[in-house]
This record gives sequence, C-alpha cells and structure tokens, in this order.
Amino acid sequence: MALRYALLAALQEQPATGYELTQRFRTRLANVWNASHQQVYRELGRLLEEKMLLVEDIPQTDKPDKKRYHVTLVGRQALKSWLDRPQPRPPVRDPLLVKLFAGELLDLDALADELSQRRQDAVAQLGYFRVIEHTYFRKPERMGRHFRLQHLALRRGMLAEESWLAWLDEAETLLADLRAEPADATSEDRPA
Amino acid sequence: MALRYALLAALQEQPATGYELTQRFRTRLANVWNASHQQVYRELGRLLEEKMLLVEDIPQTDKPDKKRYHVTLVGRQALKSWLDRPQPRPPVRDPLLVKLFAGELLDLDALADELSQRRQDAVAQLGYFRVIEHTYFRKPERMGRHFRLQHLALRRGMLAEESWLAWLDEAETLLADLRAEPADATSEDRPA
DNA sequence: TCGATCATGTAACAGGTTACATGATTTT
DNA sequence: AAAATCATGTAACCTGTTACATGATCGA
Repeated sequence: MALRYALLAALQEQPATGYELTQRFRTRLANVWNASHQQVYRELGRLLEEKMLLVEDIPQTDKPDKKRYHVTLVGRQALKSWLDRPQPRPPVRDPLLVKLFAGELLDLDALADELSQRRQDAVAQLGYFRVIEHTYFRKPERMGRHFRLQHLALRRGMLAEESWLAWLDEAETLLADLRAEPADATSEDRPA
Repeated sequence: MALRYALLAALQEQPATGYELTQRFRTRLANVWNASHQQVYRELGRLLEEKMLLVEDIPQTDKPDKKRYHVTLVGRQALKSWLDRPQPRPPVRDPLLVKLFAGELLDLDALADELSQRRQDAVAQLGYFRVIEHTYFRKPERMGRHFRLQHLALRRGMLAEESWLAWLDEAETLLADLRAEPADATSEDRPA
C-alpha cells in the first residue's frame, strides 16, 4: 500500500520517469522505502489508470521514449489523506537474526563472513547518507519545513546504520570469545 | 524463503504446534522474524509434504486436535545448508519515513500522534526484551554457544529499539521547533 | 454478554521477486 | 570483448495480508 504513496511523494517533489524513480529508491530513498523497477512500472501504470498521474511523453531516438509522470490533483489529495492515517510499524524480518536464533548449528566462519559483509554494507550506507546530508541538507536550521522533515528521515537512516555498527562490535567480540573456547566445550557442562 | 528456516530453527529447539509457533513469532522472535498464523500453517503443511517435519497428533475434546511438529533429519540438513549460504540484508520499508519524505504536505498534529505511538511501541518492546533477557539469559557469560548466539540476536532487538528512541528524541525536538514557527513562514523566505 | 484465549484451517488478493526481452551507448 | 548505463516493459511465481469459518472455555 505504501509504495504508491512513496511514488506520489517522490513525484510531487519532482516529476520523473520510472527509471529515475527506481534510482531514487536505491539512493536517496534507501533509508525510507525500497522497490524494484518492475514494481515501479507496474504501480505507475495503476496510478495512471486511477488518474492520480499524468504522463508527459518525451520522444527519443535510439532508446525507448521517456515518460515523465506528474501528480494530478486527485493524486495529491489521495496522498494527503493517506498521510493523515496512522501506519503500523513494519515487522522485523531479518535472515541474519534467524541464523543466530538457530544458534548451535551455525558455522562460525560463515557467520564471521556474513557479519563482515554487513559491516561493509553499513559503513557504505552511512558514508552515502553523509554525502546526501552534505549535498542536500547543508544547514538544516536554515531550511524550511519540507527539507527539515526530509532531513529527519535521513537522520533515521544514519542512526539505524550506527546502531548496526554498535551491534556488530558486540557480535564480533562474542565471536572472538566463542572461537577462543574449544568447539565442543559448552560452558554449562563445565563445573564452576 | 527464510520463513521456513525460522520455523525449522524454532522447532529444532523445541517441537511445537502451529499455534505456539505463531505466539513465538509475536514474542521471543519479535526482533528476528514475523509471521501470521495463516502463514505458519501454510508453511508447516509444505514442510510436512517435503518430509522436513513429522506430526505428532494430540487428540483433544472440545478443541481441534493439537498437532505437534518435529524436525526430521532432512529438515535439519536443509536448515544447516541454508545457514551456510549468505543472506542479503532486508530492504527498508517504513511508511512513517515515507510520510516524512512527503514533508510539506504532512499535518504536524497527525505526525505528533504517530511519533508518540512509535515511542510507546518502542518502550513496550524494549521492556519486553528486557524481561526476556532476565528470564532466559540471566548470566550470558556462563552460557553455552547456543544461548549466547540467541542472546546476541536479542541484543540486536534492544539496540534497535534504543536507536528508535534516540531518533524519536530528535524528531520531537524538531516538531517542537516547527510548531513554534508560524505555519506558512518557511525559513528560506525570511531575510537573514 | 462481550471479548480474549485456545486451536485449527481455507480462499482470495495484494505486494514483492525472479526471469526474460530489447537495443543503443559508454566505460573498463 | 565484456559489462554497465539508459529506458522500457511482460509473465510467472512466491510471500504476506485480509477476510471468513468453527467452537468451547474463561474472565470482565
């Protein structure tokens, strides 16, 4: 349900093609919402049918023609009324945590690799968010409501990544401990 | 894909009925994976067909008979080989952040309500995780690999909630600022 | 008496993923 | 020569949500 409103919000800020929207989801909106190009094109089609968008055709030679989408009044009103309805927080679904829950069966080397991959991802994302902050939100206190709210969304992304990094520190400390112990000697079996 | 492995991991630790598994997803696994009872029953059916589980029938009067599921050798092996395959980190999809991205169109009162709801949720979750930590993981350093890894998953949940609370502080500060300003006076329009 | 808890499901639908398709231009 | 970027989509599939169904017991 929220995909369409993410599209409307993005287009309302700046009309764009499906391709450009897909890119925004991968970059500026990475901390907010995610969608593949297939999903984007499908949903744009629906929004068009429902008269929430208008298309501006931009002919091109060599490439498929561009279609730039614009939000209509109907679209803006649908977005507004959605904004007033409270939304539940998204459920957690993280395969890495499922693995930790499996516990004993886990191979520690495989886990170590996955943790370091996650760390790389987090560092890269955080770096990218900082670049965005620099380029779009240089002086938050001087900006208007619109940008300050967008900046708040970005801050959420940054705090989330930092929180992952803090957890990864704990995780890697634990991993080091587990590896220092003999593989089969679980502490419960040892006498005090 | 991960739902089935979450079920296998949970059942491997302790055989259970679909109903009990649904409850675990809402409680101990809230920070790990989420699934509705419909999803649980459907997936248990599939896992049974694929011989990854066995059923133990427990007849009852008055209520539908219980079916307690147990992981088979096939199931355990499927779980193990999944554990070795690296999993991508889950994409972010949060309607609240979509709203912030919409920025200007947002009604600040509606936003304030939603933020305080989120805060309540985070406080409740964090409190619950602390209860779990107390009851299951009293002395982490004394426990074996299995519980220490599960505890690490729980720590992730706790850090995530704390990170939300930190962000909510920022959010509420910003909201107070925005409300202190006249509604239509965006700072860009003001002279320095 | 109304809602919650226990305990199981089915069916339809919406949302998200994977695979396939085309084809020029630019970068490695 | 191969891969990435630009630019659009279709089709099939899998996962997750919503609605419906049954029926007893227990506490407010």
